[in-house]
Amino acid sequence: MNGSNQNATRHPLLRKVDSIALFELSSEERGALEALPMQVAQFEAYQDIVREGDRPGRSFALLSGIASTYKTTRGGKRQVMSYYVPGDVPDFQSLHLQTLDISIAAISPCRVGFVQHEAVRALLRAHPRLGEVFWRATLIDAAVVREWMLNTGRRDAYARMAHLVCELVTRLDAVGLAPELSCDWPMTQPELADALGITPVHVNRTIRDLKAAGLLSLRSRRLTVHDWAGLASAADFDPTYLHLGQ
Amino acid sequence: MNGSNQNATRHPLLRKVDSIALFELSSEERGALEALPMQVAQFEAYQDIVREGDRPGRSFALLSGIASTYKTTRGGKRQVMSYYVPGDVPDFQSLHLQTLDISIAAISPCRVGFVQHEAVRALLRAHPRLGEVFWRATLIDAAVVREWMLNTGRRDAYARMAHLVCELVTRLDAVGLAPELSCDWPMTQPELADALGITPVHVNRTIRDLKAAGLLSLRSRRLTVHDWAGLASAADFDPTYLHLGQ
DNA sequence: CGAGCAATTGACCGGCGTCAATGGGCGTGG
DNA sequence: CCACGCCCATTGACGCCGGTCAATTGCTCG
Repeated sequence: MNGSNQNATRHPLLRKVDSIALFELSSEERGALEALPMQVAQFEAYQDIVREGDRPGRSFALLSGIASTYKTTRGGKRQVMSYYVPGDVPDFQSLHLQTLDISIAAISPCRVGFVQHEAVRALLRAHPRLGEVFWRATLIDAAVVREWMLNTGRRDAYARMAHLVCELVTRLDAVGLAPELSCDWPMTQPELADALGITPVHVNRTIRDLKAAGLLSLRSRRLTVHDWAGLASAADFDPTYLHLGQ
Repeated sequence: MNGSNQNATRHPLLRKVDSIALFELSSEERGALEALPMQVAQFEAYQDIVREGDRPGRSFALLSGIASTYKTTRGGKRQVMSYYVPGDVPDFQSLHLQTLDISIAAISPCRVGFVQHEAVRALLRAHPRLGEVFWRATLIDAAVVREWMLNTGRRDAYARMAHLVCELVTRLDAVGLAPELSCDWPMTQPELADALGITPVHVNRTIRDLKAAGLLSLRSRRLTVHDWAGLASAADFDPTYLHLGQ
């Protein structure tokens, strides 16, 4: 836990790349990244930003708000795969996978910056090392999904919920949005149900139990962790898979 | 379903790249791929090929046999994330994610070909288009895990099992290993339990039900699908996510 | 101020887990 | 070539976590 709000004003892509790259960026690379033309748009909560089956010609960076990726069965059941925090580039995969296998929705009101694939390709041709960084970013996203998979497959509802809280608070803190282990929590209980693979009713029971155990509090879309060690232990949480610090 | 055994003799990496690339490979690219130095090794069933926490300096292609990636909770529970068939490169991610977040085990006896990361990096520097193809390969792997996530999160045991069968038979057929919808099936029931997020006992009940419905038969490590349409329908299976045909 | 959805809780149910026992396949050693 | 042991396969009995149904109480927003 060491938030770094001093980064908040930097170019979001630059901050992201800096946190992921295994080497020091050259000033040319920095300049090229900052010069990437970006078209800003606003989405309301619950709105889809892109949809399964789309063949987008652009990717987007999340500038503010929280977004989620999800898939649905033909029967209409929804499974949320991961959440995204400001600075993330949720659909970078569309650069090389033309038709999207997921939808991405705004959870809270979101500002996003669209970047044309063509511009990204030109950037990567000019600066091949950035390609490795972006590749790495998509690999980290995949690692997060794998951890979620372990979560839904092999942990009970209580540990699952605790794990989700641990991950999101950790990631929000990494971009300065969870000072004092406290953060905005825009997800409704039906929304969380889709992320955990359980029902809204059971989400409610689980949160009630987490509160009763003194691990956290959650009221009017605001979450605070009171006992990080206890929560992490209940969650079996090990943040290595997030590949945050270097 | 259209197997292509005539490919069986080609260089495995070349076959894989061909099936994934969105463009026609140049003969230089083909030559460079085939010239990639590869160290062949043999693994017994149940043996780990690489382990969570490893920092390998090489990746490997699966030449024969079936392998699986899995993660474990601290409590020792295991979750299988995906299976790999001949031609796949299961741990390509290690090229840019130094420490592995997963283990990869041989399910049946496996022949694998190790390739040094340094050699891959040199290859990609010389032929940047191949980098896009490899990147794309890791993105497809991620898409498969997402589909599994939808599977374990939002489908019941019966559909989950059916879905797993559909996926594996489809992928095996794509490399010519499931003619007539019939294939080797080395996975034990405890093994399948870890893949589906249920118990071995329930795997048994589920297979019994699938047999009773006339969808498939499975004896002495050999599986045959009798009613593909029925199985795919029970599974809610749509192979788009596998990104096979172009 | 009413509509609509989220939150909360109780009662009840069912899919899947747990426990336990039996049978089968296969490798190893006598 | 048979006996033993080990693990997988199979099945029944029973229990519990989480699902389903339903009612009530907030919030939030038009």
